[in-house]
Amino acid sequence: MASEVSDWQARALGRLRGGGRRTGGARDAVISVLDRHDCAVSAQETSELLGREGLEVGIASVYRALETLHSLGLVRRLELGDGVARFEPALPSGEHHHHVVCEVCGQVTPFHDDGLEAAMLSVEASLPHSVSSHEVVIHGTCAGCAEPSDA
Amino acid sequence: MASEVSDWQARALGRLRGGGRRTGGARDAVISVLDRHDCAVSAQETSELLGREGLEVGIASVYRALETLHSLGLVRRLELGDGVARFEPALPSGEHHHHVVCEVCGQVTPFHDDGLEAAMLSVEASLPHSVSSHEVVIHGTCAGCAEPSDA
DNA sequence: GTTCCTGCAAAATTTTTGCATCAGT
DNA sequence: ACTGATGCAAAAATTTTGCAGGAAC
Repeated sequence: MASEVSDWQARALGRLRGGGRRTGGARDAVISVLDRHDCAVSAQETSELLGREGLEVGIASVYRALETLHSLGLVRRLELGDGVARFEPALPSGEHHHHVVCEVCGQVTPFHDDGLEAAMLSVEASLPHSVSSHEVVIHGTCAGCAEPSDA
Repeated sequence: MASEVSDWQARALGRLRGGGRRTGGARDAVISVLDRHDCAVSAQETSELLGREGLEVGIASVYRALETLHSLGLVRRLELGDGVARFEPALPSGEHHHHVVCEVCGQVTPFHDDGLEAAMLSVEASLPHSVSSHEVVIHGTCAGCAEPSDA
């Protein structure tokens, strides 16, 4: 009873092998991190997280792994407004979420809304483009940061 | 019969003066560029555009002007996926648009959809956040790039 | 053994900051 | 004059690339 997420990891590895690519340490390690943090992880964070578990992976390899995964459609690439690219697994079902970013503490919160997705589909159908993906970012202040700071 | 856009320029200058700020050459020049290109202009592009019209403005001043305008809520700051921050006037009415980016040629096309905005409002109301803005980016291939390249 | 992957270091970009100088009020 | 704005240059941060060595197949 593998969860959809670990399915993702298996699928990613399979797609790599199928493409004649090798699945060395660094690439597997990056996949593993994305698998565990399915929401908006940056390259630097990935490298840092791996370092914490003793897996020192060169930052260049992290960027290359993420680029490869993205070119294969295995990860989504996002920019949430702070000049850093973030990545998260792209599920084969197409299921995905969007993000709310707190302008005060930087906290990133995922959300999903069927009505929003329906509206997006409608808009996308009206465009002359062939649409491959979309992303929505909401900026605001999270509940914690909005509280009066009269501690 | 000023258009809403030139209204923006006047308002921006007014807000700066009102805030005890001075409206020197660089800042005015940046406002002027945003006023004319009301859709997604980067700092580098702004500097380049000004250079073409003989107004050499230091890139640092462009960044500082954009930061100031953003902190005053006079411009929207966007990241469309290529690692570059782009800016556009924020109209007092709150009226705004979103963007479609062609993954082949990089072309940025603005769009607006009332249904989408309604769906966004609905989502935003359901969040525990105090929402200040949102942005939607659609990635795909534009009509021109999708055509068979059998010239 | 061949080919691809990895890591280090250097480079390229974008953005920020320090500081002396200049301009607006 | 005073204070903030500007420009240059240096720094910081993120991302890309070159190249030699190592690992997977």
